[in-house]
Amino acid sequence: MPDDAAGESAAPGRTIRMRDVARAAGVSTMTVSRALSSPEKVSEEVRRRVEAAVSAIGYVPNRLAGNLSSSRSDVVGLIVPSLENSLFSSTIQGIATVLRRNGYQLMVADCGYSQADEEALIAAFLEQRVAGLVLHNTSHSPRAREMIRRAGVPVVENGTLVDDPLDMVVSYSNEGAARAMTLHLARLGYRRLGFVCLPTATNDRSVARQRGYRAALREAGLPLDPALMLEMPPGLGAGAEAVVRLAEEPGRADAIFFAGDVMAIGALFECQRRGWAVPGRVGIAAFDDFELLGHTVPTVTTLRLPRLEIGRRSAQVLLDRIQGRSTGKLVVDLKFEIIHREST
Amino acid sequence: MPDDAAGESAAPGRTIRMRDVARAAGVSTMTVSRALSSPEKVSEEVRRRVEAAVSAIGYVPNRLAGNLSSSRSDVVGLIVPSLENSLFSSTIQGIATVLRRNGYQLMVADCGYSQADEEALIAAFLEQRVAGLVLHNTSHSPRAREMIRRAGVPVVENGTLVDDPLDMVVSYSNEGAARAMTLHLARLGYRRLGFVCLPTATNDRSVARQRGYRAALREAGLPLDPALMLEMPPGLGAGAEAVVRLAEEPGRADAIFFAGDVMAIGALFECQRRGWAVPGRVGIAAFDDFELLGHTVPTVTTLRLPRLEIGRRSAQVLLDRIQGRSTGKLVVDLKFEIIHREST
DNA sequence: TTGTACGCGTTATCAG
DNA sequence: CTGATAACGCGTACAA
Repeated sequence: MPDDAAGESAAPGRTIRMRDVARAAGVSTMTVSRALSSPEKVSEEVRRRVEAAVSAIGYVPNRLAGNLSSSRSDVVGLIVPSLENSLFSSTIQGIATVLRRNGYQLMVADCGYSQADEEALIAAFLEQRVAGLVLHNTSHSPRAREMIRRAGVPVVENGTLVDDPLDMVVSYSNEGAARAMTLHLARLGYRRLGFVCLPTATNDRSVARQRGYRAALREAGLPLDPALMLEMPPGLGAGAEAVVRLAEEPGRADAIFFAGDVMAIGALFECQRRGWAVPGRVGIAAFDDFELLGHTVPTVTTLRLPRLEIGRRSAQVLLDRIQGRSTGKLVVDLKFEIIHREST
Repeated sequence: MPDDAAGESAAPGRTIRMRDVARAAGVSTMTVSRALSSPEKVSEEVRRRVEAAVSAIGYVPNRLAGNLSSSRSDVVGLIVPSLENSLFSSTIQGIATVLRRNGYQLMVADCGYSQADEEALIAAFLEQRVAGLVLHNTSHSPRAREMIRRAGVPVVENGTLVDDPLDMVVSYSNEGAARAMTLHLARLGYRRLGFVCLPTATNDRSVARQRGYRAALREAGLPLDPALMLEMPPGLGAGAEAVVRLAEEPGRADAIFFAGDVMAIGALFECQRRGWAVPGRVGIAAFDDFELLGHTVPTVTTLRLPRLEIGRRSAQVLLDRIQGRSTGKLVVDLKFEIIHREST
């Protein structure tokens, strides 16, 4: 077969189908299909002819057709509250990497902390016939739960460990982490522990963290002072405002645990600006393992959370189910770790 | 038609097809199809019957089948160098939002700054028959270019303004931005301007920024001192190292322009650690508009880049092409802006 | 090892 | 406005 097609310049006009490859290789489409998806079931000779034909005519398989025909799917859907929040980035990265290594693709969307939007997105993904779903949120509208149940798709939730998971869960304990950090601060001798978190109304994680803080105070025998607790919107500015509100008057908080987003960083900068010694005047602890927190002056005590690993494991357990290597509900509790640094 | 199906709890067993809806509504599948995708072409009466049937039996359309049948696609593919880098997050957000508002879904992948990986991902996306592609990188393997050309899919590149775009470009001028900032520093009276960027070998943007720096020095009549130029890997640590190498001995750089990633922040923290006054001992300028840079002490001079807008516009021009509202190559040059702050 | 017949679930086309 | 019929491009199931 003369093959000057290497650098060929066919017009983007007509779609090339499997039958074109079949014709060029002198076999049936079925043989082409096999040569491409299970080369071992085809003779050496034929395999080479098919490969040659494929690259000669520049054939690109149509997975839509393949998936429709086999009633399978090689796409997984992911819904996070926000694509802009860098905290979710490592999880996304972990998921994408593991999926791709296994020949799956990832579809992403953000639901902006809204259950209604999440429901719409779940519907959209089910219409795409995703093989599985990863949801960051752990509370869902009844209709969403119902759609998922009826579709029978495997689901992984990974925002926090939940009591009644839809299906599988891969996460860490937000409550446990908040409790551990609070106890850590108490053990360091702080007595008036401020606590700042994101709005609990729309955020399961915040609720759990607040619960952990409260539990730790009880265990440590410290009083719960509502004046020391704040809910703030995300952002650096909120952190700055919070530290002022909680630590301006002498005799208020002697340390503040910022249980969300980048608030601790905003607070630290505000202290620098005002010349407040950290931890001299007020100790600061954060919740997330931004690389940044290890470089600031002073470096900031925080929790190391398994964000990347959550992504990887989520993808893995999902694939295990999709490919039939596992069944039934599953809860994977990944570890967190306290990183003690200069700010406390 | 008796309809007690509202809260029904069918087993996730059998797939519900359009014909099931058709039967329940007493019409043909074609009418169901029309009632769902162009309701105006169907009688009021029939439309309601179909809608009722759909929600009664819990029908979820199969887009794979629809796309296959109509030879269309409602999925767009996006390839970024890294999903973990928060700089890309706003762009992703912008793309996703505009796409979703128009009924399209987004598939994402990261190619880790490798052309070979990008090529593989492009192939994978073409197999999924994406309706369009958004690529952050602007240099591609010959095979990648060829595949794209033959597939005839619309493509938007958005890493930097390119000379010979594959198709459409939505970006800002990395060269122009670097030039503008360098001139800005010269105008402020700095004379020994250090320049730090990411490795130029694998990064188009870095090359362009370096070009801008050089051009600005010429224009300002300042000598180009190779000892003041550094290429560093991404990260806070690299910034810290760079500032020490360029500004430790008195008489070296009097200001440093960090043209990439978070290096400027790492440098600033290192200065704090060493007690170096910024800008007293050394001025610092950054390239990206991390919110953080407006909150540090001192706040950091930087460029405001239209990351979110790049995402939105990329999606828009792509949709315009996909839906036939435009043809031909297109270059959209979005503006950047210098934010002068305390660090210079 | 290879091929044939049929179906995957939808939409385009054209007739009524 | 509605319906019958034929694709869309491929994989499953079986037969050769």
